[in-house]
Amino acid sequence: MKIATFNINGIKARHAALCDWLDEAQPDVALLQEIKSVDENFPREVFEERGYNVETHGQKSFNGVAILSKLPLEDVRRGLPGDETDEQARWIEATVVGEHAAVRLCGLYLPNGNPAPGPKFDYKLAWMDRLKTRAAELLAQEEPALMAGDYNVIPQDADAARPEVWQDDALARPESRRAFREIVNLGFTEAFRARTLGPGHYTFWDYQAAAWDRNDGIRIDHLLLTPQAADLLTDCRIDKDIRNRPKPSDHVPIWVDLAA
DNA sequence: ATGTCGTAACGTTTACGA
Repeated sequence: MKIATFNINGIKARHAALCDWLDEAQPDVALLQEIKSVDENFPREVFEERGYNVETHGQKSFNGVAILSKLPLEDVRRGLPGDETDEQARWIEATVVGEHAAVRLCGLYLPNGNPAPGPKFDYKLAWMDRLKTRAAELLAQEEPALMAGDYNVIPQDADAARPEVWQDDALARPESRRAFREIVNLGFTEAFRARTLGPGHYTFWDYQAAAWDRNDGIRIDHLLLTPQAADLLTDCRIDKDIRNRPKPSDHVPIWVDLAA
């Protein structure tokens, strides 16, 4: 079961490029972030034509997450628990039943948090605290599950081409890295690092200052697996090449293959 | 040159978020 996560930076501007990638990568599941669309305006038909079931959790202009799945999506839940006043659309989960195992899928768009310090950084850390609570619940189920998406966290200096410029940024500050580590250390496997070590692997290149041409990237899109999901892991890769295409997102997809 | 995008709106340009 091939499960991808992809921050598409706006479905309205990206649906053609997204379809091209879906057609060739053929993921069974695609967890999307930054659809920047309300549910009613999401072009679900173009994905349904390709055999995908579609569940969205959108809002106007900003944020928004979605799940595309060739298998039926069961028990869909929208919104990260823990704060009834939070109106930002950043979390969606659902279950798919594979041939060998059922997998709980959680798609997330973690707050950017800049400028830091400040209220946006406080919101990021509070959101990560709620994420930790949900993460612990998932682990307690002792079943295959994953939390995947744009974490807006550079876990280590090796995950940035120029770590020194990110030192005081909300994506790399010690508080963000610590909160990320605390979640992983509850018992998750970070899928990419389970298979690939060393520097030079990125999922995001800023549109500005020719970052892509200079390979000035950062690794901020992650898939965290419960032990029962990690036992099924057979592959994890970054589809870097599509950043070269016309009208690319500033992120590229990263995916796992699970024997589920 | 605070360098690029995507989105929305009191829109042919500006503001915001990233």
